[in-house]
Amino acid sequence: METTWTHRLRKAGLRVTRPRLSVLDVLDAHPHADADTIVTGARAQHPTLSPQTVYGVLEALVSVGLARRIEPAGAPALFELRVGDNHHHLVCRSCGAVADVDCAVGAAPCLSPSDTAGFVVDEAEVVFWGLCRRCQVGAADESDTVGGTPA
Amino acid sequence: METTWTHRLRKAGLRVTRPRLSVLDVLDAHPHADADTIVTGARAQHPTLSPQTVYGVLEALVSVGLARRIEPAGAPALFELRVGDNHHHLVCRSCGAVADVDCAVGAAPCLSPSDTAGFVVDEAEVVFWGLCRRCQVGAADESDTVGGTPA
DNA sequence: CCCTTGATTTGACTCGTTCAAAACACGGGT
DNA sequence: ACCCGTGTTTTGAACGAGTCAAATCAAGGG
Repeated sequence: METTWTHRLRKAGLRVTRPRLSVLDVLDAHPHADADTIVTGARAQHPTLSPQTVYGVLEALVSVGLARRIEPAGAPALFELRVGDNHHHLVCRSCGAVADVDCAVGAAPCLSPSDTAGFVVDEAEVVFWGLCRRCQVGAADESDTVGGTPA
Repeated sequence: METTWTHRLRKAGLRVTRPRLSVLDVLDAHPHADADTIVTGARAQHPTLSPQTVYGVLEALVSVGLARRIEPAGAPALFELRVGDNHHHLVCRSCGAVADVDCAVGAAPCLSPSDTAGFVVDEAEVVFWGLCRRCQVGAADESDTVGGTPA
């Protein structure tokens, strides 16, 4: 496993370091993790890891295309390793859980606006908002219980 | 004009106050304004207006459905008065300019994911990313000039 | 094994936004 | 027209997520 990451990092022109391997491992286990989750998780392998380092690692991974950053409105940014395919997300309004959705059309942008207003569009980002299975139960009386652990 | 806002506010069960009318006027002139733009603009009519008050007004307007909040990734939240129709947005990666896009299908959610993963979806949010007309010129050499005035 | 350069660390700091308590004023009732 | 209750505004502090900068450290090519 780590060998794979090592190869991918080097192929991307990045040095292979412990923080990077740790972050990649966490991302592998948590497909939609926020920075805090990654810091906590990566400290299992690298206890002295600082949040700033994680931000640095994530920025490096995103900039070379090994990771993708998604920013659902009103929540901290999430990172995922599934890149290259043009897929979208289902986000739970209640607990923030995220699930992947394959895009009908493979390439980005998968949709075209009816009127581009002079813009040159390179990506269509789609977010489906709703309630995940767990939050549908008792969503009526509990009004909102935002803040659960995004898995 | 103000009479219209007065009626709409009252119909929504909100009291008619100067901060609210000022914010509505700014929103009318700047269809996609962020909180800061609104504070600055509203101070033309109400010089002592504080940012916190504007946040309060915006929250009130959004909660009764008179305004809508949009949060493009990596930028402060924007507010618009165009509500009720299910429309989407074009966002310029360079200057942050936003333009409305009519949705092909009128009602929300206008799209359905291929696999809902158990989610009950109530809205499909679509953001088209690209370059606005102004930023297309010289976008090659200037790399990025983010931070312009979103109109 | 050394050296260069990129990566990590440490710490301070910014921005956008939210929270809380006190002062205020909209507008329904009389 | 006035008063009063409750919704609003105000003031001020605080928060979380993320960024910036300088110094230290280590990956890995030579």
